[in-house]
Amino acid sequence: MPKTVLSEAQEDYLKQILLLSPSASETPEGPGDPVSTQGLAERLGVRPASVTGMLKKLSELRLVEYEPYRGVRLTESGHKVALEVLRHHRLLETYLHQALGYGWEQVHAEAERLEHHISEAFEQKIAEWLGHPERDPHGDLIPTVELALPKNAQAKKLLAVVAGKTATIVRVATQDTGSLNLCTRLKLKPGSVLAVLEHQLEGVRIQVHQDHFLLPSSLAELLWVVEA
Amino acid sequence: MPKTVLSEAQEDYLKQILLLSPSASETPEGPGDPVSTQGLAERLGVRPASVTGMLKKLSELRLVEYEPYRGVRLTESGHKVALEVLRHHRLLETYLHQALGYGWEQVHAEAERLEHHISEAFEQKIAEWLGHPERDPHGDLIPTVELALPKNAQAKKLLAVVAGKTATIVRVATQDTGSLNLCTRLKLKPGSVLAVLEHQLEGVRIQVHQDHFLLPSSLAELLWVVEA
DNA sequence: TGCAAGGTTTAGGCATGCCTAAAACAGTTC
DNA sequence: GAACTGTTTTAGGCATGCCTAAACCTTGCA
Ligand SMILES: [Mn+2]
Ligand SMILES: [Mn+2]
Ligand SMILES: [Mn+2]
Ligand SMILES: [Mn+2]
Repeated sequence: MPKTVLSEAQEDYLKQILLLSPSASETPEGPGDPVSTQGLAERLGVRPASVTGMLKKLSELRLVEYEPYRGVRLTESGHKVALEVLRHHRLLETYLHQALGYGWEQVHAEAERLEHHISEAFEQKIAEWLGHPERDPHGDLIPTVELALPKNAQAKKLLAVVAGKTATIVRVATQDTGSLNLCTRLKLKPGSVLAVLEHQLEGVRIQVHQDHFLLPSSLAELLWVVEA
Repeated sequence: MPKTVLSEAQEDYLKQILLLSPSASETPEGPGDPVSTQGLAERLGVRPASVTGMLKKLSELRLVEYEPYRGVRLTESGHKVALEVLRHHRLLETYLHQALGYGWEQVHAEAERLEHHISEAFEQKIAEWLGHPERDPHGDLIPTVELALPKNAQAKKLLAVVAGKTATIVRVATQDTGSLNLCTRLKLKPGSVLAVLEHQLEGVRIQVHQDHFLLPSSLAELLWVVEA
């Protein structure tokens, strides 16, 4: 056990290291690939110099392994903390959506703050109320109570689906309010079934329900699907 | 408008000034009686010197009127902020109790943190879900959306009820887990009807449901009732 | 009126977490 | 292998909010 309680900033750093480290967030085990100071600075909205300072502190707490100029990766205990925060975040998003009627474009901002301030009792209560959900409103996987992050088995990017195939959206990989609102209008959300008609330079022509249209690459990029 | 966003510490100071100022928390209007540095220090769990520092800052923000050696009182805008925080707190307690099944002895600690981190949208959602309740689980009055604190009309302390009378508990004035658990076991909660049998030195002999027993003054002190 | 006691403020410090500017480094390119 | 470029770290600062110790008021009681 490193420390009884970490600051909000420390928790956000750890969570962001997890999210930036593909092999740590996409697969369940292991410390993940090293993450750069600059990458963290951009995601956290602070300057690189501030990141360096925090990494030193987290390193002393044995929550990360930090090699100057080489990047950071989570230690075993840092990984646990990051998953705990991520679980709070995604459970909260799901609860706000299901229990309180928040739109899926609104949940992220509220969860981003609350994730640091709810107790384990609160986590437990909402997880039970929700029936221990697997995914949040955007289709992101929720770490389990045991802090295992299930893997996204057969999910692939929409752009990797060949024309003629049908697929079901499982994940919309953004928190951007504008994009999410657009997706809502186009009926593109987890569970939606679509047919890939044709790939073009500017995007993919698809059919959803009765509509068909050209989905710009910028949006198509965000969609993860499983083929029917 | 003093400032877009206040710190958690600032909000707690303002709320505590409100709660310590009888005429401000028991009656709806006015700035209330001045509150002492030491009183605040005790309630907030900090040293008096720290309080002095914060009062200077709040005074510059025009949230309080602070006269060195004389005490503080809330300004109009400080009063609004304090009521907003108090509304968050009491709505949260009520929601945790009703929607998530928290015991009334557990709600305070959770609400104490969350009150600073929920959005106005969240406040609105839970207020609606609850049907705009008047009181929290302890019987404390919840400030309205317009930030008016209703007054506790005919409520009086149990100790002021003469023997032979019957009364209904409207408020249990503590957040102490032990006392609240004890009250639970004795079936002393808002809504409970009791008969005052006899006043003694060590407390009051009362009857609740089928039981009658001597209620020690320390507990009796906490009970506010309306006579039947 | 004078003083002691208790409450309050000032002075000086510490930790956190952010910033800018400047120095140091790593990886690539000639 | 030296220079360039972009990244990262160091150095120095600022704001917040807490602390202790010491000086300072205010009061109430001789
Ligand atoms: Mn966060
Ligand atoms: Mn999400
Ligand atoms: Mn609080
Ligand atoms: Mn209460």
